[in-house]
Amino acid sequence: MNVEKAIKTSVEIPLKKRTIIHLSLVYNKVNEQVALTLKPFEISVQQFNVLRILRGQKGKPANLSTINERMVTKMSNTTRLVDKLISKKYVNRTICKHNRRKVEISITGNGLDFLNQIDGMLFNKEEEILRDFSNLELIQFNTLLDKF
Amino acid sequence: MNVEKAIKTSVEIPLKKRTIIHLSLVYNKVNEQVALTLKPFEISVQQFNVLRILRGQKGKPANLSTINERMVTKMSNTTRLVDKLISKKYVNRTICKHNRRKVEISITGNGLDFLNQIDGMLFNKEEEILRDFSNLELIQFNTLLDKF
DNA sequence: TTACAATAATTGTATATACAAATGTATATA
DNA sequence: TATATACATTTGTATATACAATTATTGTAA
Repeated sequence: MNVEKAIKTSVEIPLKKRTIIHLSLVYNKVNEQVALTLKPFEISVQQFNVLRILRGQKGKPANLSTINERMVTKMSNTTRLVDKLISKKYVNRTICKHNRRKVEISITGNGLDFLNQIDGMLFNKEEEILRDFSNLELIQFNTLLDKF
Repeated sequence: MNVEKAIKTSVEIPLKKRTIIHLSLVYNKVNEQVALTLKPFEISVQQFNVLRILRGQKGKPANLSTINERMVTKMSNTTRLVDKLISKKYVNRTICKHNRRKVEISITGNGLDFLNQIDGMLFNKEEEILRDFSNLELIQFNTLLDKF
């Protein structure tokens, strides 16, 4: 993913500006590939991430605010995201009986099966996206990302 | 930007999956900061990028398809993005007289002044975003991004 | 115990984006 | 010169997202 080629420019971009643009280009490319992998399953990356969070709860239901905290891309409207997942029968929503302001969201058996179906495809896609990285390079890359 | 802290998990994430998540987290953080910098100017990152592309044309107008090619985040609807910029008087749109299918979009003096106003603020923000990187690390990071 | 503030989620609304279909123009071919 | 095909952009429509306002509930201090 060469910056100058990607945005078709011949002018020299200052290193810091170039870095920000480079990051955006790479993210967009990766995100597009992930989204395309999920597309046949008719689910968005956001919805998929919520399902993964709920699976991580190991049966324990999660509040909306908990989901929000754990989301990779924070969204301003998790309610409607959960609505979508409910209509697909992947999650349940009930009112928390200890604090009726809260809701408890949990993944259904249906939702778990669905995730299991996707796991393999996504694993392969992630391997493909990162095929040119050695293990050491991945560690280096993560170390540099920590600096943000 | 620590992954586990950011998504509040204690479970170990496989390195490749962690890398993809890490990239997304960092991009979202950077994008949010850039968007916040542009917000007082009432312009989106996308609109700003189109203006920058047009400035790069050095007076020569650009077609819609040229803009699309050079955009960092490809959009499915550049027409409406340009509509916004026209209504703000930052760009002009005329029909290309050699090929009437094409349109020619150019930045106005108004648009150039506006960009100049933003440049400094954005420069400072980019410096801030990357303050923990040495020059060598920036080069390393860009080299790793090239592997995607 | 009442009044007020804080919390958790939902709803309304405006805007943004994705995707497909449509429009208008130019080019190629029979 | 008709007709088909390709090209460049625009429009329609459904969905997604951002942000503010609202609703409902709980905690707390007077």
